[in-house]
Amino acid sequence: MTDLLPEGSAVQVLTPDMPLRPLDYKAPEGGVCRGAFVEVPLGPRRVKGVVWGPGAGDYPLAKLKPVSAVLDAPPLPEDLRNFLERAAAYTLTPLPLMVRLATRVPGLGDPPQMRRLLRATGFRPEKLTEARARVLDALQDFGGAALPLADLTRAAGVGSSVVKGLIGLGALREEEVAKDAPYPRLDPGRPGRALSEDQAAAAESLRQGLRSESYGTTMLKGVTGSGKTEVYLEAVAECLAMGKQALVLLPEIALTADFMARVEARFGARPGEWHSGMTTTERRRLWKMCAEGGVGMVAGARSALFLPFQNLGLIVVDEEHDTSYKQEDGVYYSARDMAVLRAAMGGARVVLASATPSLETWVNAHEGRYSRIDLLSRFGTAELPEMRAVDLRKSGLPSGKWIAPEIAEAIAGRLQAKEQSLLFMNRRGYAPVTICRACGSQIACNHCDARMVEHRFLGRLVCHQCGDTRPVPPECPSCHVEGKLVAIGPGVERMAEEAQALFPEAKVKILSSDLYTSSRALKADIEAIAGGEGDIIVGTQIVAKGHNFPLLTLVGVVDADLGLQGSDLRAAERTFQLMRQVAGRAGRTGRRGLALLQTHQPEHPVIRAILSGDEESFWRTEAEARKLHAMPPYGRLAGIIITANDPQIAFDIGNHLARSARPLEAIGAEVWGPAPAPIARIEGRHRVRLLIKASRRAPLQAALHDWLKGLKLPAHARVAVDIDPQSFL
DNA sequence: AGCACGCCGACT
DNA sequence: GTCGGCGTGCTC
Repeated sequence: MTDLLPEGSAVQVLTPDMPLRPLDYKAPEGGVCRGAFVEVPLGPRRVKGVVWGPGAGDYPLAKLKPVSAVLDAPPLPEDLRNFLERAAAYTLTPLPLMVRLATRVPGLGDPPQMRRLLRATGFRPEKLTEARARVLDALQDFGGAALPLADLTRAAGVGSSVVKGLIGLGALREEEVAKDAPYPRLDPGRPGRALSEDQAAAAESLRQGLRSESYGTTMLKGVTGSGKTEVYLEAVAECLAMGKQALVLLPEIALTADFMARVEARFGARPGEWHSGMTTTERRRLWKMCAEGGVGMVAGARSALFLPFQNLGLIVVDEEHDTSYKQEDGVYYSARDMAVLRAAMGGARVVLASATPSLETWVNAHEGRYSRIDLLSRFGTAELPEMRAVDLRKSGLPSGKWIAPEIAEAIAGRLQAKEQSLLFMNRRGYAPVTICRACGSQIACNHCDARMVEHRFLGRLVCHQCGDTRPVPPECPSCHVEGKLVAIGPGVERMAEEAQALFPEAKVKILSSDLYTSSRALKADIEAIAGGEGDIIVGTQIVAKGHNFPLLTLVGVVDADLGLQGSDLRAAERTFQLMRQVAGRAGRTGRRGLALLQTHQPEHPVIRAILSGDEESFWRTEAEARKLHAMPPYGRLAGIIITANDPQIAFDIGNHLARSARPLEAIGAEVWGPAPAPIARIEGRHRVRLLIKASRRAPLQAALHDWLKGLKLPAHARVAVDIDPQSFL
């Protein structure tokens, strides 16, 4: 391989666990490959590193320390290394930080771990007690497969002594199997679900794209229930049949047992999974199998984009508009945009699937950079729920009450018909503000600028920014008057309280991310609701993410105005998407659903577009407005986030940068700020932001690089770049 | 003078 | 990210 760097030569090593610039080392005996995982001496200790290429030569050769060990792990493939370099350059992230995203694998160089499995030998012992028979039956039930001890004893309902006894008698045999074993093969040849005419046409178009063996992105648009998943799984099938790997990115919350089961139904086996809830053993296995070709399809959250696929043919970004694809925590990137970059570099196909695409994607399709497929609802347009606005100016709700009579009436009807209703409210907790009636002050977080939100279930105040909590105090913290604190405004918990008071006999369920300690518990509850549990469901964002609730026929959006006002560039788009998504919950089983939107501004263009069902006109209007102001995607934005312990220091750096913005002026970019960042204080660290606006064609990254490269920062201060920022408030 | 603590910068 | 060197300031 040309990738081998000869023994004794200088090699450049990245140390992703230490955010350092790359350092040179001496290649070990036998040389070392580019991309190899190594251990290198760094000061007094040894750290993990990745060989990136020949030495930079900026350090005397004689002083170089040798690489201490080459780890027994698949090297980072060349195309992944190239992708990481381009992604780092695009997002202006230091390369080691970018590489870290691709190398967060525990125990990479460890010797292969084995695990013990038990298999029936076919020998049946003379004294076949009932417990022994259950063990043998359990193995039979698993198709004669080999099982680990724990699974076997659980399945058979026996203790381990019974199993050990059977081993002694020769009825069971122990087998050692590597934990990092290939995944069961997915069979693309199995018949898929019957597709409607337009679904079949869409699938064929995606298959053709794959057969072209060249890059291309397709926007796949279709409302919930139009069969998007079935259609893109046909693209996955084609990809697998071609012997290539497929990646399906999902918002974390959508990685449900339901999705896995659909894949299993189609291909006869489950895909590899990659998300935050996995054990270290599973992570290492999937990582290695990606590199070795031992897994065909991976379903994962955004970081799965950095797995070392050997032969990636297709990336599906499901719910591509979902804001959780944008990482804004240390490294700033959009998994959707990086998916397109990775595919473009590797000649792979991309499918961006959504019922409500992001404006960027819509414009890219509109201007011909992406192709576009529209799926009609399986049952025609009659399936769309009936949508009506409830004008809050006319319904005369008393203060402290949030459910209008029109919605209450509709709920009553569903209760009689034994159907489910959903009240949507995008605010967690009981009340967003706690105010003192004596002195008028609001309770704020001690670490952040945010107001504390009362969570009555927990009996605590919670900061939604840093997560800090404290008990609800008996007296006002600023004037110390007792019993004058009142909760102002609605949250889901308060909605649930009101709904319960209106319908004392109904079963009210709350679906809010903060009420769950694990995503498993949340998923279990979602499945229970889908199975018909609960009469009235009160939920936040998380109900809007593609779950199927067959008995749900009414959706009441309690405050459709949230997000319409404010200076957020994408507020209108978000509200529009959310409304459509929530409206998509209602009536998927044949009965026509009803969606009621409570609003103070029924004549607002976003509300009107939602109610009219004319989505294209919404996007066209929104695109025109963006074009007029040269805002994304017709212009480009970059955020500069300055973090320091002291707000003054952060502002000083911001002001210094704003005054020395020569390289930005040279490309005609505008500099706004410094101003407090969208989240001005996180865990005691102050954040200040500059916003850069440039034209679409301007070389923004190069200018930003020039501008920031010489910057000397005081200790504890940080500057990060957020290309194409999403949050503005 | 001797020691504790905290900050800064080197690490190949 | 982590460690050690060194400066500051406090105490004996």
